[in-house]
Amino acid sequence: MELRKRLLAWYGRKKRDLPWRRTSDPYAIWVSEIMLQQTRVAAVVPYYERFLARFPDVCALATAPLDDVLAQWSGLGYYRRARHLHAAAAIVARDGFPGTAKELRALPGIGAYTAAAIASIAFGEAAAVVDGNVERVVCRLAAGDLTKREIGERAQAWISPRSPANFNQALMELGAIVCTPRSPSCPRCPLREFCATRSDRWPTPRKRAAPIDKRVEVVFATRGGRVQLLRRSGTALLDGMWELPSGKQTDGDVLATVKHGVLNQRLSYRVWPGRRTAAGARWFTVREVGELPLTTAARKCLKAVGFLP
DNA sequence: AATCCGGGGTA
DNA sequence: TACCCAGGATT
Repeated sequence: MELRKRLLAWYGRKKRDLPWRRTSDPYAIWVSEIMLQQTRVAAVVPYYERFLARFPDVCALATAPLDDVLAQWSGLGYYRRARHLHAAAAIVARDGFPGTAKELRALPGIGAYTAAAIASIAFGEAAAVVDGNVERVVCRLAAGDLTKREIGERAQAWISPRSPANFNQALMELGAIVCTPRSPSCPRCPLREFCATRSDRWPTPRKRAAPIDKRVEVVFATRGGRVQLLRRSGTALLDGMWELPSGKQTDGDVLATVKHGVLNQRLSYRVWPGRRTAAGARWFTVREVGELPLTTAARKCLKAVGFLP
C-alpha cells in the first residue's frame, strides 16, 4: 500500500530522537509506554530517565518498595499506573516477560493500546495501536467520527507486517507533530493525498464540565529545619501521597493554584503558619522530602515558601 | 457507555 | 479558557 510507504519514509526522515527509541529492552519500552499514557512526551522524558536509572531492570522494580516507586512517579499523575507497574513487575519477575500482545494484556495497567505498543515495538508483532493520535489521523483521513473499532480495523489493514514497530510509531508521530488537534500542518503531511479532510475538522471535540473553584487551607509548620507532612490514607484520590496538613483558615497568602485536570477543579492553596504537630503527621528534612511521593500541590507549596529548591 | 483518575502544555 | 495528551479500570 502506498500510504504505508509514504508514512514509513516520512518517519525515517522526521522522527524525533526519543530515549525509548534508543533501546530494544522490552522492560524499558514497557516503562515508557506506561508513562506515556495520557501524558505528553516532553513531560515523560525526564521521568523516564530517572526511573530507569533507579530501577534498571524488572527485578530492581519488583523488589523495590512501592513508596520508592511512587516517589519516582511523584508529579507525573495517574498514580495507579505506578501501582500497577509495580505489581506487574512482580509477576514478570516470577513468570518471565510476556512475548505477545494477548499475554501482555493480562498484566495490570496494560490495556489494548499498551499491549499492542509493547508487542509491536519490542517483539515485532503486527498489532496496530489505537491511541489519541491514531484516532485523530484516521478520522481525518476518512473525514468522519469513526468508532474505535473502525479505527482499529483501518490501522490493522494498513500496518506493515515487516516493520510494525515503525508503522505504529509513525502514525502516532504524525498525529503528534503534523496532524495536530488544532491547526494541523497539512501542506507538509506525507498523507495529504490520501486525506479527505485536510483541516482540524475531525474528530468532533468532546465537551466537558465547567471547572469548579475550591479553596484549600494548609498548615506549613517547620521545626528545626524539618517540615510537617501528612500521609493521605483511605482516599480514592492520591492515596498514600504526602501533603501539607489541612488547617483552619485565618489569614495568609495564597501559596499556589493547582488545576486538577480530571477533577476539573482549580484549587487555591493558602498557608496557615502552624507550630503544633497535627494528628498523624510526621516531620521531614529537605533531603527526606525529596524521597517522598509528594502531591504536586504540596511540592508547589513547599517551593513557594522556599523549603524546597 | 460513562466516569474516574493528575498534571501540564498550548492556542 | 478549553482542549488534549503514545489509556486503563471500574461501574
